[in-house]
Amino acid sequence: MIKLNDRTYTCPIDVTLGFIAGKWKLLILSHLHRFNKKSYVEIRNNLPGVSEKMLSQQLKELERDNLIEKTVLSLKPYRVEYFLSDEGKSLAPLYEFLSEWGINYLKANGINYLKDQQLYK
Amino acid sequence: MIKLNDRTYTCPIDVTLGFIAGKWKLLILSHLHRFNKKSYVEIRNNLPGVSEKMLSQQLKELERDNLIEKTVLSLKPYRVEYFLSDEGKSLAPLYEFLSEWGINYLKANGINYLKDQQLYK
DNA sequence: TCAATAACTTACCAAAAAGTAGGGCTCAAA
DNA sequence: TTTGAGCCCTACTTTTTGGTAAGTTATTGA
Repeated sequence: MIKLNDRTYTCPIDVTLGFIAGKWKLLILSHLHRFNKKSYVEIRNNLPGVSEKMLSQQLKELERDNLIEKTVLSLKPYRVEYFLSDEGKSLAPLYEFLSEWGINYLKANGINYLKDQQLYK
Repeated sequence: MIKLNDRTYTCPIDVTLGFIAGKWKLLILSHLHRFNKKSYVEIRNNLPGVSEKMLSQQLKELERDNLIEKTVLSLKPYRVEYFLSDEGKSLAPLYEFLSEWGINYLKANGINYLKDQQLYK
């Protein structure tokens, strides 16, 4: 068993999963991976069904875990821009793989999803 | 939005996650990836903290989703052997990546985890 | 001056996931 | 003949996660 920051893990995979578990996290991360910088509202518009609560909660956790960062563009009014940190970028192969595998699975089931089609609509 | 088997997905990543979400699934899969074939009890012994209920439930879902298969070695007494299906093997890069990333993270935090050390103890 | 937009919070509630604690069957070994 | 191992299943409860609905501050545009 591995102990780190008051938590216990059975193996390294468990450790990694601790960062990306959560219904919207990988969706947010891969979105930022694909589009680089995005405002709060832009992210929201690309996650159909996400609530304000969930979005800000998950963004907050991702920030806390250093997978994303934000630039405050202006304080009054408050405007921000989210983007992947180096740590978040280091998970890029994961975003790519999960996406590719999903596309292949869909193809095998008769759905042709183009990688760069307008997403999340 | 993507519709498949009565479910709705926002993107291919969402589709992939549908197969591997669950507290123990990736742990089971990566264990089988590493050790090839394993009995029920061997898997259980390598997932500290898993309950019988959770284990058989997740095994059942993984079977249903064609990520793992089992050979019935004998009926009386009932003995089985679980292993990755081709579909399950196609996720191998995922198991490897999640593990590597976790090991690196641990290393960056002062914990040296050897890839082949006796796991899950 | 009123509505709309952006970027959030908060309190409360529902649903989903996971844990607890048992039971059941078969066989082999003690 | 009792115990233990192996491979599960079920009812029930708890915990975790996610959803609803509303409110906040600030600014711009009609």
